[in-house]
Amino acid sequence: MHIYDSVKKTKLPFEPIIPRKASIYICGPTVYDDAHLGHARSSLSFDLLSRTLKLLHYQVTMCKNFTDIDDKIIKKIKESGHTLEEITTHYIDRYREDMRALGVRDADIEPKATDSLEAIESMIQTLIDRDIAYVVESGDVYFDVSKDREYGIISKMVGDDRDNQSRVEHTYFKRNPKDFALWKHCSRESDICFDTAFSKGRPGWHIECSAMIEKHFVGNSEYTIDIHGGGADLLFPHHENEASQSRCATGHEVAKYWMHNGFVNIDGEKMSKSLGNSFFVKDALKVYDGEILRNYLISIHYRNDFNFNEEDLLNSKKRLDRLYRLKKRVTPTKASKPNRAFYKAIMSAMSDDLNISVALATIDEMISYTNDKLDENPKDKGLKKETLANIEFIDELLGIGGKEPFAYFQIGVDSDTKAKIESLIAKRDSAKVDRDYKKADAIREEILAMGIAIMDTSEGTIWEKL
RNA sequence: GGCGACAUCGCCAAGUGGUAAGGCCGCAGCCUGCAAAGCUGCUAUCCCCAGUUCGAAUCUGGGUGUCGCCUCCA
Repeated sequence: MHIYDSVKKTKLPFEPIIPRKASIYICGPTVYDDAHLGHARSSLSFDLLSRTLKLLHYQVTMCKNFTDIDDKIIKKIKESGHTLEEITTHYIDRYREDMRALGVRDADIEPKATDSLEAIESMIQTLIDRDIAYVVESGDVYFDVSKDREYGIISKMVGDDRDNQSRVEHTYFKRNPKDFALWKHCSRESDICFDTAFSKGRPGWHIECSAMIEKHFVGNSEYTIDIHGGGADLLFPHHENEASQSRCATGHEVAKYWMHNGFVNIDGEKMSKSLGNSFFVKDALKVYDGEILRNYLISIHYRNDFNFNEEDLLNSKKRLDRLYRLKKRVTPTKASKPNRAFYKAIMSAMSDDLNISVALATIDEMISYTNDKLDENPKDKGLKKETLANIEFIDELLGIGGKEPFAYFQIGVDSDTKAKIESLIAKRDSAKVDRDYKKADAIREEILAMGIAIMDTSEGTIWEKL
Protein backbone atom coordinates (compact mmCIF):
# COMPACT_ATOMS: atom_id res chain seq x y z
CA MET A 1 0.00 0.00 0.00
CA HIS A 2 1.23 3.45 -0.91
CA ILE A 3 -0.44 6.62 0.24
CA TYR A 4 0.16 10.26 -0.57
CA ASP A 5 1.26 12.18 2.48
CA SER A 6 -0.05 15.70 2.13
CA VAL A 7 2.52 17.07 4.58
CA LYS A 8 5.58 15.50 2.96
CA LYS A 9 3.88 16.00 -0.40
CA THR A 10 4.90 12.68 -1.77
CA LYS A 11 3.65 9.14 -2.10
CA LEU A 12 5.03 6.89 0.62
CA PRO A 13 4.84 3.18 1.36
CA PHE A 14 2.43 2.59 4.23
CA GLU A 15 4.42 1.19 7.13
CA PRO A 16 2.22 1.26 10.22
CA ILE A 17 3.50 1.75 13.76
CA ILE A 18 2.41 -1.77 14.60
CA PRO A 19 2.74 -4.23 11.71
CA ARG A 20 -0.57 -5.30 10.14
CA LYS A 21 -2.52 -2.73 12.14
CA ALA A 22 -3.73 0.64 10.94
CA SER A 23 -4.92 3.39 13.28
CA ILE A 24 -6.79 6.17 11.54
CA TYR A 25 -8.31 9.37 12.88
CA ILE A 26 -10.59 11.50 10.74
CA CYS A 27 -11.82 14.96 11.61
CA GLY A 28 -15.57 14.57 11.62
CA PRO A 29 -18.35 17.13 11.43
CA THR A 30 -19.40 19.88 13.78
CA VAL A 31 -22.94 18.84 14.48
CA TYR A 32 -25.05 21.96 14.15
CA ASP A 33 -26.59 21.23 10.76
CA ASP A 34 -27.24 18.45 8.26
CA ALA A 35 -24.36 16.84 6.39
CA HIS A 36 -23.48 18.39 3.03
CA LEU A 37 -21.78 16.86 0.00
CA GLY A 38 -18.37 17.84 1.37
CA HIS A 39 -18.93 15.72 4.44
CA ALA A 40 -20.02 12.91 2.18
CA ARG A 41 -16.91 13.15 0.07
CA SER A 42 -14.60 13.13 3.05
CA SER A 43 -16.40 10.19 4.61
CA LEU A 44 -16.36 8.29 1.36
CA SER A 45 -12.67 8.94 0.80
CA PHE A 46 -11.69 7.42 4.10
CA ASP A 47 -14.30 4.70 3.82
CA LEU A 48 -12.49 3.59 0.68
CA LEU A 49 -9.17 3.76 2.48
CA SER A 50 -10.49 1.63 5.32
CA ARG A 51 -12.09 -0.94 3.00
CA THR A 52 -8.91 -1.20 0.96
CA LEU A 53 -6.70 -1.67 4.02
CA LYS A 54 -9.05 -4.32 5.37
CA LEU A 55 -8.89 -6.29 2.14
CA LEU A 56 -5.12 -5.98 2.34
CA HIS A 57 -5.48 -7.75 5.71
CA TYR A 58 -4.73 -4.81 7.95
CA GLN A 59 -6.58 -4.65 11.22
CA VAL A 60 -8.09 -1.19 10.91
CA THR A 61 -9.19 1.02 13.79
CA MET A 62 -11.05 4.02 12.45
CA CYS A 63 -11.89 6.91 14.71
CA LYS A 64 -14.08 9.81 13.62
CA ASN A 65 -15.09 12.50 16.06
CA PHE A 66 -18.16 14.66 16.45
CA THR A 67 -17.49 18.24 17.49
CA ASP A 68 -20.45 18.92 19.72
CA ILE A 69 -19.34 22.12 21.45
CA ASP A 70 -18.83 25.10 19.24
CA ASP A 71 -19.88 28.70 18.61
CA LYS A 72 -22.21 27.63 15.83
CA ILE A 73 -23.94 25.12 18.06
CA ILE A 74 -24.34 27.76 20.76
CA LYS A 75 -25.85 30.06 18.17
CA LYS A 76 -28.27 27.32 17.21
CA ILE A 77 -29.25 26.85 20.84
CA LYS A 78 -30.15 30.52 21.09
CA GLU A 79 -32.07 30.49 17.84
CA SER A 80 -34.00 27.30 18.39
CA GLY A 81 -34.52 27.19 22.12
CA HIS A 82 -33.39 23.57 22.15
CA THR A 83 -30.68 22.28 24.47
CA LEU A 84 -27.18 21.45 23.35
CA GLU A 85 -27.89 17.79 23.87
CA GLU A 86 -31.07 17.90 21.78
CA ILE A 87 -29.37 19.64 18.91
CA THR A 88 -26.22 17.55 18.81
CA THR A 89 -27.90 14.16 19.19
CA HIS A 90 -30.32 15.11 16.44
CA TYR A 91 -27.56 16.04 14.00
CA ILE A 92 -25.36 13.11 14.97
CA ASP A 93 -28.26 10.79 14.18
CA ARG A 94 -28.92 12.63 10.94
CA TYR A 95 -25.25 12.41 9.97
CA ARG A 96 -25.14 8.68 10.59
CA GLU A 97 -28.35 8.17 8.66
CA ASP A 98 -27.04 10.07 5.62
CA MET A 99 -23.64 8.39 5.64
CA ARG A 100 -25.16 4.95 5.95
CA ALA A 101 -27.39 5.74 2.97
CA LEU A 102 -24.17 6.35 1.06
CA GLY A 103 -22.79 3.02 2.17
CA VAL A 104 -20.21 4.53 4.53
CA ARG A 105 -19.43 2.13 7.32
CA ASP A 106 -19.56 3.49 10.86
CA ALA A 107 -16.22 4.30 12.46
CA ASP A 108 -15.04 1.94 15.18
CA ILE A 109 -14.72 4.82 17.63
CA GLU A 110 -16.91 7.92 17.40
CA PRO A 111 -15.98 10.18 20.30
CA LYS A 112 -17.73 13.41 21.14
CA ALA A 113 -15.96 16.47 22.54
CA THR A 114 -18.37 16.54 25.49
CA ASP A 115 -17.29 13.02 26.41
CA SER A 116 -13.62 13.99 26.23
CA LEU A 117 -13.50 16.99 28.57
CA GLU A 118 -11.21 15.33 31.08
CA ALA A 119 -8.69 14.49 28.39
CA ILE A 120 -8.97 18.01 27.03
CA GLU A 121 -8.51 19.64 30.43
CA SER A 122 -5.57 17.44 31.24
CA MET A 123 -3.82 18.21 27.98
CA ILE A 124 -4.34 21.96 28.41
CA GLN A 125 -3.08 21.72 31.99
CA THR A 126 0.05 19.96 30.80
CA LEU A 127 0.67 22.75 28.31
CA ILE A 128 0.07 25.43 30.95
CA ASP A 129 2.44 23.70 33.36
CA ARG A 130 5.13 23.76 30.71
CA ASP A 131 4.45 27.43 29.99
CA ILE A 132 3.55 26.55 26.42
CA ALA A 133 0.03 27.69 27.07
CA TYR A 134 -0.99 30.71 29.14
CA VAL A 135 -4.13 31.88 30.82
CA VAL A 136 -5.13 35.49 30.21
CA GLU A 137 -7.14 37.69 32.54
CA SER A 138 -10.53 36.77 31.06
CA GLY A 139 -9.91 33.08 31.64
CA ASP A 140 -9.15 32.22 28.03
CA VAL A 141 -6.21 29.92 27.50
CA TYR A 142 -3.94 30.48 24.53
CA PHE A 143 -1.28 28.35 22.95
CA ASP A 144 2.05 30.14 22.55
CA VAL A 145 3.21 29.19 19.06
CA SER A 146 6.66 30.67 19.65
CA LYS A 147 7.36 27.87 22.14
CA ASP A 148 7.15 25.27 19.39
CA ARG A 149 10.13 25.42 17.08
CA GLU A 150 8.43 23.00 14.74
CA TYR A 151 5.33 25.14 14.35
CA GLY A 152 4.67 25.41 10.63
CA ILE A 153 5.96 22.05 9.47
CA ILE A 154 2.49 20.73 8.70
CA SER A 155 1.23 23.50 6.47
CA LYS A 156 4.44 25.45 5.71
CA MET A 157 2.36 28.47 6.55
CA VAL A 158 4.76 30.12 9.00
CA GLY A 159 4.92 33.34 7.06
CA ASP A 160 5.45 36.81 8.42
CA ASP A 161 3.44 38.10 11.31
CA ARG A 162 3.57 41.59 9.89
CA ASP A 163 1.96 40.19 6.79
CA ASN A 164 -0.74 42.73 6.05
CA GLN A 165 -3.04 40.24 4.36
CA SER A 166 -3.19 37.96 7.37
CA ARG A 167 -6.67 37.52 8.68
CA VAL A 168 -5.57 36.24 12.06
CA GLU A 169 -7.29 38.00 14.91
CA HIS A 170 -4.95 40.48 16.59
CA THR A 171 -5.69 41.05 20.24
CA TYR A 172 -3.57 42.89 22.76
CA PHE A 173 -3.58 40.08 25.32
CA LYS A 174 -2.08 37.47 23.01
CA ARG A 175 1.67 37.01 23.14
CA ASN A 176 1.88 36.39 19.39
CA PRO A 177 -0.70 37.11 16.71
CA LYS A 178 -0.75 33.47 15.65
CA ASP A 179 -1.48 32.15 19.15
CA PHE A 180 -4.80 30.34 19.17
CA ALA A 181 -7.36 29.55 21.85
CA LEU A 182 -7.23 26.24 23.64
CA TRP A 183 -10.00 27.22 26.01
CA LYS A 184 -12.59 29.97 25.84
CA HIS A 185 -14.09 31.30 29.04
CA CYS A 186 -17.83 31.69 29.22
CA SER A 187 -18.95 35.26 29.69
CA ARG A 188 -22.31 34.48 31.26
CA GLU A 189 -23.49 31.77 33.60
CA SER A 190 -26.22 30.84 31.14
CA ASP A 191 -23.68 29.93 28.47
CA ILE A 192 -22.55 26.41 27.88
CA CYS A 193 -19.59 25.98 30.15
CA PHE A 194 -17.56 23.46 32.02
CA ASP A 195 -15.56 23.96 35.17
CA THR A 196 -11.80 23.49 35.11
CA ALA A 197 -8.81 24.51 37.19
CA PHE A 198 -8.11 27.45 34.87
CA SER A 199 -11.63 28.78 34.22
CA LYS A 200 -15.23 28.02 33.45
CA GLY A 201 -15.56 27.71 29.72
CA ARG A 202 -15.37 25.40 26.76
CA PRO A 203 -12.63 23.91 24.61
CA GLY A 204 -11.29 25.49 21.46
CA TRP A 205 -11.73 23.54 18.29
CA HIS A 206 -8.18 22.30 17.76
CA ILE A 207 -7.55 20.84 21.20
CA GLU A 208 -10.48 18.42 20.95
CA CYS A 209 -8.89 16.31 18.27
CA SER A 210 -5.50 16.19 19.98
CA ALA A 211 -7.06 15.11 23.26
CA MET A 212 -9.34 12.51 21.70
CA ILE A 213 -6.50 10.95 19.78
CA GLU A 214 -4.40 10.65 22.94
CA LYS A 215 -7.38 9.26 24.79
CA HIS A 216 -8.19 6.52 22.31
CA PHE A 217 -4.85 5.52 20.84
CA VAL A 218 -1.55 4.38 22.27
CA GLY A 219 1.04 4.47 19.50
CA ASN A 220 4.78 4.38 20.16
CA SER A 221 7.53 6.83 21.12
CA GLU A 222 7.40 8.52 17.70
CA TYR A 223 3.75 8.68 16.74
CA THR A 224 0.34 8.18 18.32
CA ILE A 225 -1.56 7.13 15.18
CA ASP A 226 -0.74 6.02 11.67
CA ILE A 227 -2.98 8.19 9.54
CA HIS A 228 -4.68 11.46 10.27
CA GLY A 229 -7.23 12.52 7.69
CA GLY A 230 -9.65 15.29 6.90
CA GLY A 231 -10.69 17.85 4.33
CA ALA A 232 -8.05 19.87 2.49
CA ASP A 233 -9.19 23.03 4.23
CA LEU A 234 -8.21 21.62 7.61
CA LEU A 235 -4.51 21.55 6.77
CA PHE A 236 -4.23 25.07 8.09
CA PRO A 237 -4.83 26.13 10.72
CA HIS A 238 -6.60 23.14 12.26
CA HIS A 239 -4.05 20.41 11.65
CA GLU A 240 -1.08 22.68 12.13
CA ASN A 241 -2.36 23.66 15.55
CA GLU A 242 -3.40 20.17 16.43
CA ALA A 243 0.00 18.77 15.53
CA SER A 244 1.73 21.49 17.52
CA GLN A 245 -0.34 20.97 20.67
CA SER A 246 0.14 17.22 20.55
CA ARG A 247 3.85 17.57 19.94
CA CYS A 248 4.29 19.93 22.87
CA ALA A 249 2.09 17.88 25.18
CA THR A 250 3.36 14.39 24.33
CA GLY A 251 6.85 14.96 23.01
CA HIS A 252 6.17 13.19 19.74
CA GLU A 253 4.26 13.65 16.52
CA VAL A 254 0.57 12.86 16.53
CA ALA A 255 0.42 11.09 13.17
CA LYS A 256 2.84 9.34 10.87
CA TYR A 257 0.87 10.13 7.70
CA TRP A 258 -1.50 12.93 6.83
CA MET A 259 -4.16 12.56 4.17
CA HIS A 260 -6.43 15.31 2.90
CA ASN A 261 -9.36 14.92 0.56
CA GLY A 262 -10.20 17.50 -2.11
CA PHE A 263 -13.19 19.77 -2.15
CA VAL A 264 -16.63 19.58 -3.63
CA ASN A 265 -17.56 22.42 -5.94
CA ILE A 266 -21.06 22.98 -7.21
CA ASP A 267 -21.07 23.85 -10.91
CA GLY A 268 -17.54 25.16 -10.64
CA GLU A 269 -18.00 27.21 -7.50
CA LYS A 270 -16.75 26.36 -4.06
CA MET A 271 -19.47 25.05 -1.83
CA SER A 272 -19.44 26.83 1.49
CA LYS A 273 -21.58 28.26 4.18
CA SER A 274 -20.56 31.78 3.31
CA LEU A 275 -21.48 31.37 -0.35
CA GLY A 276 -24.81 29.90 0.64
CA ASN A 277 -24.64 27.11 -1.91
CA SER A 278 -24.32 24.16 0.42
CA PHE A 279 -25.82 21.02 -1.00
CA PHE A 280 -27.18 18.73 1.67
CA VAL A 281 -26.84 14.99 1.37
CA LYS A 282 -30.45 14.57 2.42
CA ASP A 283 -31.63 16.71 -0.51
CA ALA A 284 -29.52 14.78 -2.99
CA LEU A 285 -30.91 11.55 -1.56
CA LYS A 286 -34.44 12.70 -2.34
CA VAL A 287 -33.57 12.66 -6.02
CA TYR A 288 -30.95 9.91 -6.31
CA ASP A 289 -30.47 6.60 -4.63
CA GLY A 290 -27.60 6.49 -2.12
CA GLU A 291 -25.67 3.97 -4.15
CA ILE A 292 -25.84 6.14 -7.27
CA LEU A 293 -24.56 9.13 -5.30
CA ARG A 294 -21.84 7.00 -3.78
CA ASN A 295 -20.81 5.68 -7.16
CA TYR A 296 -20.57 9.22 -8.46
CA LEU A 297 -18.76 10.71 -5.47
CA ILE A 298 -16.10 7.99 -5.36
CA SER A 299 -15.49 8.04 -9.11
CA ILE A 300 -12.94 10.84 -8.90
CA HIS A 301 -9.69 10.47 -7.02
CA TYR A 302 -10.06 11.63 -3.42
CA ARG A 303 -7.32 14.26 -3.69
CA ASN A 304 -8.81 16.00 -6.70
CA ASP A 305 -11.43 18.66 -6.32
CA PHE A 306 -14.82 17.36 -7.23
CA ASN A 307 -17.12 19.38 -9.44
CA PHE A 308 -20.61 18.21 -8.68
CA ASN A 309 -23.08 18.47 -11.53
CA GLU A 310 -26.04 16.52 -12.71
CA GLU A 311 -24.67 15.64 -16.15
CA ASP A 312 -21.62 13.89 -14.71
CA LEU A 313 -23.77 12.18 -12.14
CA LEU A 314 -25.96 10.70 -14.86
CA ASN A 315 -22.90 9.57 -16.80
CA SER A 316 -21.54 7.78 -13.80
CA LYS A 317 -24.94 6.17 -13.25
CA LYS A 318 -24.72 4.71 -16.75
CA ARG A 319 -21.47 3.11 -15.76
CA LEU A 320 -23.08 1.53 -12.71
CA ASP A 321 -26.00 0.39 -14.88
CA ARG A 322 -23.53 -1.63 -16.96
CA LEU A 323 -22.36 -3.44 -13.84
CA TYR A 324 -25.91 -4.25 -12.82
CA ARG A 325 -26.91 -5.41 -16.32
CA LEU A 326 -24.06 -7.87 -16.16
CA LYS A 327 -25.20 -8.93 -12.71
CA LYS A 328 -28.63 -9.58 -14.19
CA ARG A 329 -27.08 -11.87 -16.77
CA VAL A 330 -25.33 -13.97 -14.14
CA THR A 331 -28.21 -14.06 -11.65
CA PRO A 332 -29.29 -16.37 -10.15
CA THR A 333 -26.21 -18.35 -9.43
CA LYS A 334 -23.86 -19.04 -6.56
CA ALA A 335 -20.64 -17.05 -6.38
CA SER A 336 -17.37 -18.95 -6.57
CA LYS A 337 -14.04 -17.13 -6.26
CA PRO A 338 -13.20 -13.84 -7.98
CA ASN A 339 -10.95 -14.05 -11.00
CA ARG A 340 -7.37 -13.88 -9.73
CA ALA A 341 -6.02 -11.49 -12.34
CA PHE A 342 -9.03 -9.23 -11.91
CA TYR A 343 -8.70 -9.23 -8.13
CA LYS A 344 -5.00 -8.48 -8.31
CA ALA A 345 -5.43 -5.67 -10.83
CA ILE A 346 -8.09 -3.95 -8.72
CA MET A 347 -6.21 -4.32 -5.46
CA SER A 348 -3.04 -3.10 -7.07
CA ALA A 349 -4.82 0.02 -8.33
CA MET A 350 -6.38 0.77 -4.96
CA SER A 351 -3.08 0.08 -3.22
CA ASP A 352 -1.60 2.93 -5.21
CA ASP A 353 -3.03 5.76 -3.12
CA LEU A 354 -6.58 4.64 -3.95
CA ASN A 355 -6.33 4.91 -7.73
CA ILE A 356 -10.04 4.60 -8.30
CA SER A 357 -9.88 5.48 -12.01
CA VAL A 358 -7.75 2.48 -12.80
CA ALA A 359 -9.93 0.28 -10.59
CA LEU A 360 -13.08 1.42 -12.39
CA ALA A 361 -11.45 0.97 -15.80
CA THR A 362 -10.52 -2.57 -14.79
CA ILE A 363 -14.13 -3.21 -13.84
CA ASP A 364 -15.34 -1.83 -17.17
CA GLU A 365 -12.99 -4.15 -19.00
CA MET A 366 -14.16 -7.10 -16.93
CA ILE A 367 -17.76 -6.21 -17.84
CA SER A 368 -17.04 -6.01 -21.56
CA TYR A 369 -15.04 -9.22 -21.52
CA THR A 370 -17.69 -11.14 -19.63
CA ASN A 371 -20.55 -9.84 -21.78
CA ASP A 372 -18.62 -10.92 -24.84
CA LYS A 373 -18.04 -14.41 -23.44
CA LEU A 374 -21.68 -14.70 -22.41
CA ASP A 375 -22.74 -13.70 -25.92
CA GLU A 376 -20.71 -16.65 -27.19
CA ASN A 377 -21.90 -19.06 -24.53
CA PRO A 378 -24.87 -17.84 -22.49
CA LYS A 379 -24.84 -20.95 -20.33
CA ASP A 380 -21.28 -20.78 -19.08
CA LYS A 381 -21.92 -21.70 -15.45
CA GLY A 382 -18.31 -21.38 -14.32
CA LEU A 383 -18.05 -17.89 -15.78
CA LYS A 384 -21.32 -16.84 -14.18
CA LYS A 385 -20.20 -18.01 -10.75
CA GLU A 386 -16.86 -16.28 -11.10
CA THR A 387 -18.50 -13.10 -12.36
CA LEU A 388 -20.86 -12.97 -9.42
CA ALA A 389 -17.86 -13.42 -7.13
CA ASN A 390 -16.14 -10.56 -8.95
CA ILE A 391 -19.16 -8.35 -8.33
CA GLU A 392 -19.35 -9.33 -4.67
CA PHE A 393 -15.70 -8.39 -4.37
CA ILE A 394 -16.41 -5.01 -5.97
CA ASP A 395 -19.17 -4.46 -3.44
CA GLU A 396 -16.87 -5.34 -0.55
CA LEU A 397 -14.14 -3.00 -1.75
CA LEU A 398 -16.06 -0.10 -3.28
CA GLY A 399 -19.51 -0.50 -1.82
CA ILE A 400 -21.27 -0.67 -5.19
CA GLY A 401 -23.07 -3.46 -7.01
CA GLY A 402 -24.47 -5.11 -3.88
CA LYS A 403 -28.15 -4.80 -4.70
CA GLU A 404 -30.35 -7.42 -6.28
CA PRO A 405 -30.00 -6.39 -9.93
CA PHE A 406 -33.65 -6.39 -10.94
CA ALA A 407 -34.48 -4.31 -7.88
CA TYR A 408 -31.73 -1.85 -8.81
CA PHE A 409 -33.45 -1.03 -12.09
CA GLN A 410 -36.80 -0.69 -10.38
CA ILE A 411 -35.92 1.76 -7.61
CA GLY A 412 -38.70 4.26 -7.15
CA VAL A 413 -41.36 2.29 -9.07
CA ASP A 414 -44.40 1.49 -6.95
CA SER A 415 -46.18 -1.86 -7.09
CA ASP A 416 -49.19 -0.53 -8.99
CA THR A 417 -46.95 0.79 -11.72
CA LYS A 418 -45.03 -2.47 -11.77
CA ALA A 419 -48.24 -4.43 -12.29
CA LYS A 420 -49.24 -2.06 -15.08
CA ILE A 421 -45.88 -2.47 -16.78
CA GLU A 422 -46.06 -6.25 -16.53
CA SER A 423 -49.52 -6.29 -18.01
CA LEU A 424 -48.52 -4.01 -20.89
CA ILE A 425 -45.51 -6.22 -21.59
CA ALA A 426 -47.77 -9.28 -21.67
CA LYS A 427 -50.07 -7.51 -24.14
CA ARG A 428 -47.10 -6.55 -26.27
CA ASP A 429 -45.80 -10.12 -26.22
CA SER A 430 -49.05 -11.46 -27.58
CA ALA A 431 -49.10 -8.74 -30.22
CA LYS A 432 -45.62 -9.85 -31.20
CA VAL A 433 -46.77 -13.46 -31.47
CA ASP A 434 -49.53 -12.25 -33.80
CA ARG A 435 -46.88 -10.32 -35.73
CA ASP A 436 -48.87 -7.17 -35.08
CA TYR A 437 -45.76 -5.02 -34.79
CA LYS A 438 -47.64 -1.76 -35.08
CA LYS A 439 -49.53 -2.61 -31.93
CA ALA A 440 -46.40 -3.92 -30.21
CA ASP A 441 -44.53 -0.70 -30.97
CA ALA A 442 -47.46 1.39 -29.78
CA ILE A 443 -47.40 -0.44 -26.47
CA ARG A 444 -43.65 0.09 -26.23
CA GLU A 445 -44.21 3.80 -26.76
CA GLU A 446 -46.78 3.76 -24.01
CA ILE A 447 -44.35 2.09 -21.61
CA LEU A 448 -41.59 4.45 -22.61
CA ALA A 449 -43.87 7.38 -21.83
CA MET A 450 -44.01 6.05 -18.28
CA GLY A 451 -40.23 6.44 -18.07
CA ILE A 452 -39.58 2.75 -18.55
CA ALA A 453 -37.30 1.19 -21.15
CA ILE A 454 -37.89 -2.38 -22.28
CA MET A 455 -35.58 -4.82 -23.95
CA ASP A 456 -36.25 -8.16 -25.55
CA THR A 457 -33.84 -10.88 -24.50
CA SER A 458 -33.67 -14.62 -25.00
CA GLU A 459 -35.04 -14.91 -21.48
CA GLY A 460 -38.04 -12.75 -22.33
CA THR A 461 -38.78 -9.04 -22.14
CA ILE A 462 -37.25 -7.13 -19.25
CA TRP A 463 -37.65 -3.53 -18.22
CA GLU A 464 -35.68 -0.77 -16.52
CA LYS A 465 -36.60 2.56 -15.04
CA LEU A 466 -34.86 5.31 -16.98
C1' G B 1 1.24 39.90 0.09
C1' G B 2 2.56 34.51 1.83
C1' C B 3 1.81 29.16 0.85
C1' G B 4 0.03 25.47 -2.46
C1' A B 5 -2.58 22.63 -6.31
C1' C B 6 -3.94 21.90 -11.14
C1' A B 7 -3.87 22.53 -16.92
C1' U B 8 -4.46 15.31 -21.22
C1' C B 9 -10.09 13.72 -26.88
C1' G B 10 -16.89 17.47 -27.22
C1' C B 11 -17.57 16.06 -21.52
C1' C B 12 -15.62 13.18 -17.05
C1' A B 13 -10.84 11.11 -16.23
C1' A B 14 -6.02 7.51 -15.79
C1' G B 15 -1.07 7.74 -17.07
C1' U B 16 5.73 10.84 -13.27
C1' G B 17 11.27 9.13 -18.97
C1' G B 18 10.12 4.84 -23.95
C1' U B 19 6.17 6.61 -28.48
C1' A B 20 -1.58 8.36 -24.96
C1' A B 21 -6.37 3.39 -19.85
C1' G B 22 -11.51 3.60 -19.10
C1' G B 23 -16.61 5.81 -19.13
C1' C B 24 -20.26 9.26 -21.51
C1' C B 25 -21.38 11.42 -26.31
C1' G B 26 -20.72 10.61 -31.83
C1' C B 27 -19.98 7.52 -36.46
C1' A B 28 -19.92 2.49 -38.89
C1' G B 29 -21.04 -2.70 -38.40
C1' C B 30 -23.01 -7.43 -36.02
C1' C B 31 -27.42 -8.90 -33.43
C1' U B 32 -32.94 -7.53 -33.48
C1' G B 33 -39.54 -7.68 -36.86
C1' C B 34 -37.87 -2.61 -35.46
C1' A B 35 -35.68 -0.97 -31.09
C1' A B 36 -33.16 -1.38 -26.48
C1' A B 37 -29.30 -4.06 -24.27
C1' G B 38 -24.73 -6.47 -25.65
C1' C B 39 -20.42 -7.00 -28.85
C1' U B 40 -16.73 -5.18 -32.70
C1' G B 41 -14.27 -1.16 -35.13
C1' C B 42 -13.25 4.27 -35.66
C1' U B 43 -12.33 9.13 -33.04
C1' A B 44 -6.56 13.14 -28.87
C1' U B 45 0.25 13.73 -28.99
C1' C B 46 -1.08 15.75 -23.90
C1' C B 47 -1.90 25.03 -22.38
C1' C B 48 2.54 27.96 -24.71
C1' C B 49 8.00 28.74 -25.23
C1' A B 50 12.93 27.14 -24.23
C1' G B 51 16.10 23.36 -22.21
C1' U B 52 17.95 18.28 -20.41
C1' U B 53 17.81 13.34 -22.93
C1' C B 54 18.92 8.48 -27.92
C1' G B 55 13.87 9.38 -26.30
C1' A B 56 9.20 13.73 -22.34
C1' A B 57 2.29 14.40 -21.47
C1' U B 58 5.78 12.76 -17.85
C1' C B 59 12.28 16.13 -15.65
C1' U B 60 14.24 21.65 -15.48
C1' G B 61 13.48 26.98 -16.37
C1' G B 62 10.22 30.84 -18.05
C1' G B 63 5.32 32.23 -19.44
C1' U B 64 -0.23 32.00 -19.60
C1' G B 65 -4.64 30.29 -17.35
C1' U B 66 -7.89 28.08 -13.51
C1' C B 67 -8.56 26.99 -8.48
C1' G B 68 -7.62 26.47 -3.17
C1' C B 69 -5.64 27.82 1.85
C1' C B 70 -3.97 32.06 4.94
C1' U B 71 -11.54 33.65 8.84
C1' C B 72 -15.99 29.11 10.50
C1' C B 73 -15.62 25.19 7.01
C1' A B 74 -14.94 18.27 4.88
